[in-house]
Amino acid sequence: MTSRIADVLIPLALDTAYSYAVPDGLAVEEGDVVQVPLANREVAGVVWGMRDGQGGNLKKVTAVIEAPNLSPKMRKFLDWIAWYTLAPKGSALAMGLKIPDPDRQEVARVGVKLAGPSPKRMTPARQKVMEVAQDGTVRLKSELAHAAGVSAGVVNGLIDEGVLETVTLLAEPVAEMPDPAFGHTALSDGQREAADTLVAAMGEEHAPVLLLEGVTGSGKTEVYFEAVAEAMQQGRQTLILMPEIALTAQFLDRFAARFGVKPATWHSGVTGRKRERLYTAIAANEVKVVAGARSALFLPYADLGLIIVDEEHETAYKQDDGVHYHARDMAVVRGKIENAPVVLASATPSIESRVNVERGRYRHVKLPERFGGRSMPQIRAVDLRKEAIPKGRWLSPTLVAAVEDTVARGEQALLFLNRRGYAPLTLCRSCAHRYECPNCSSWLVEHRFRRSLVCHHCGHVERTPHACVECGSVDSLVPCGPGVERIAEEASELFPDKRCIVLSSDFPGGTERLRAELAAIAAGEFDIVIGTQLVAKGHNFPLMTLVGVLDADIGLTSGDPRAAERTFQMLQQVTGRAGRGEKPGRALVQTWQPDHPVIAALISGDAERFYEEETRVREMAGLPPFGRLASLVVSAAEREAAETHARAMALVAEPPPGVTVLGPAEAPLALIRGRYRFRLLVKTEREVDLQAYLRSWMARCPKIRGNTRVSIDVDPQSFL
DNA sequence: AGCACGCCGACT
DNA sequence: GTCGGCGTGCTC
Repeated sequence: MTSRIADVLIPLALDTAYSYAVPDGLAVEEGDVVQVPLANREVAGVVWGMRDGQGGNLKKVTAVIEAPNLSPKMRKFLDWIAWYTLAPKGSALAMGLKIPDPDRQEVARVGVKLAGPSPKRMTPARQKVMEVAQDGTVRLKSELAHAAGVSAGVVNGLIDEGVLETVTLLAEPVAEMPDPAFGHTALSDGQREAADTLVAAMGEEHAPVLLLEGVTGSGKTEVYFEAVAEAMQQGRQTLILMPEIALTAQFLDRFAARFGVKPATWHSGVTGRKRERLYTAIAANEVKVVAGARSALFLPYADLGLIIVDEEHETAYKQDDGVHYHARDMAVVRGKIENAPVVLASATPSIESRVNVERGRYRHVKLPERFGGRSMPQIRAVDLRKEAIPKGRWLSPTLVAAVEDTVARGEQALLFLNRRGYAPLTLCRSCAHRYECPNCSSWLVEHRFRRSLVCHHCGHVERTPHACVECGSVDSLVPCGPGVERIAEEASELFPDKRCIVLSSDFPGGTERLRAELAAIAAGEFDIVIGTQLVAKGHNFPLMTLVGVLDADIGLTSGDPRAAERTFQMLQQVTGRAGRGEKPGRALVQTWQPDHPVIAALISGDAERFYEEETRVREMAGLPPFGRLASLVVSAAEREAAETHARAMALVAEPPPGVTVLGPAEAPLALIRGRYRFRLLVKTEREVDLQAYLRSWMARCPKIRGNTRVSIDVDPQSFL
């Protein structure tokens, strides 16, 4: 006897869907979320396929869960991701499936309003509440208490006495409907033309990918907002992807200025009931625009009509644990599957996107100038071979004079050094002991504010010792080299009456305080900002007219094949912070190698030439974009680290046909969250077969298979 | 992700 | 002896 069988994919690290018999009378369709027995428990999964067959010895589907059905397009997308990243299908599903928690209580929103009678006993606190409530409108309990400046207890007391009455409120809408016609911003001719190109792309039969390139301050956001408006007019949904850090109040305000309301936002901080409601509302096409971090790519959009990837070159789009993926590239794939145009926006596009433009896969839309006639900052090198800096100082006389000048005019200066902490290396003066990380043999960085030594590689932290741990000498530790904290010390010595602030990712007080301080900087409450990468992105400081780069050469000598590109992008972004307000900006770049291609391109502003040359250099080195590159990340428990490492190295020595291992020959081990990791770079000749090659390769070494994770690092070729 | 199973060292 | 630590493997 045949029966209906459902192949159910369970959101665990399982690569195949499991088969369950469908009981008579239970309506089950492909894409449905169902509850099934697994081992000795019940789990949720998604019906990946339906078929007829002998289901007698199979376990049965328990129930259909009330959750949005996963569309065929969504399932195809998740299948593709699993194949492409070599991750188990179930792991891919886990990224795109949110099961409503049946235990979660709907939090009733209780409103209160004035009922009539005056309180029997009047107190000052009650008086304040009465004054606020006088207008008779309904307010949330907490809002009323807050507006009156009293605690909730006072309001509760008045409710008990019958002075205030409670009203049950409808749930707050998850997101408000943006209005495409709300506020038209005046666009420049260049912006208008670019916006028209994007809008025209929305009507094409085969949705294209467009690279929107425009210097910092050229108004890219306003340009792609026009495409967002078009999608809304067509009744379709838009996803705006951004690096987590860029989901700022500033961006949301700009969106609100154009569309009347803020967009729905999705990131790791959106949790609980809010997350569930947003998820279902997106699946029901009730939310038209989502601005989100990379995880927003896996939401079940009912009718996705446009994807924007803001700051497409950002490395934050790479997910480096679990399923390894690059959200920008996956966005291109999702756009292809949904037939939605994808706009990649950046002031400094990645090499792979440039190559895709060159090869005709992506279209190039360029915004040549800054908006409102503002000019790009003037950039000058300070040649450290010619200009002496006093011992123990890091700011050159030229830069010091420029800062002095700038702050004297009431403008702001940014001192950029991409190195957290006080000093990158600590030595003992007596015995020359170097403080190294016990786990991964990198130097421990002194953090003076926190009074500790920190490993920036694995996160190991120890108290800064008073006496040398090696020879016992007291007060013998010498900090070597500068970090931002040390620069802050120097700045406050040089400019004692100026207000300085240090910004780095280990900013005390977390994101909340960081946001507040960024706003304070924009409002002019500081004169000198000392910061790492963090300040290079996303924030607009209208009063900032000088950017000093303290050591432009950091990163240029590392072994990373993308070091030059990354450094160039970072320096271009950070120098672009200058002169975004009324007054023109300038940048001074301290360097030991003013003739290095990265520095020369930065000074001359000739990005095109730099990228051409960089592409050629890579081609000669056999690196992408002209091959397919994968980065094998292998992780193992401590006990097996040595053996796993040895086996992986044996694989490296004997790659299958078509695969080239670029190295390193001896991959260094790093301890991250209790597991040893190392990375290998692998390239294949052919365009499509990388996954097949790697799977067969790993299969030859079963011992490390379970511990091996493979991420595809760069791939400019295979999507279209 | 859970959970069982099996292998090792330290105890009521 | 056996309790419990973790590392490994399985779940239709």
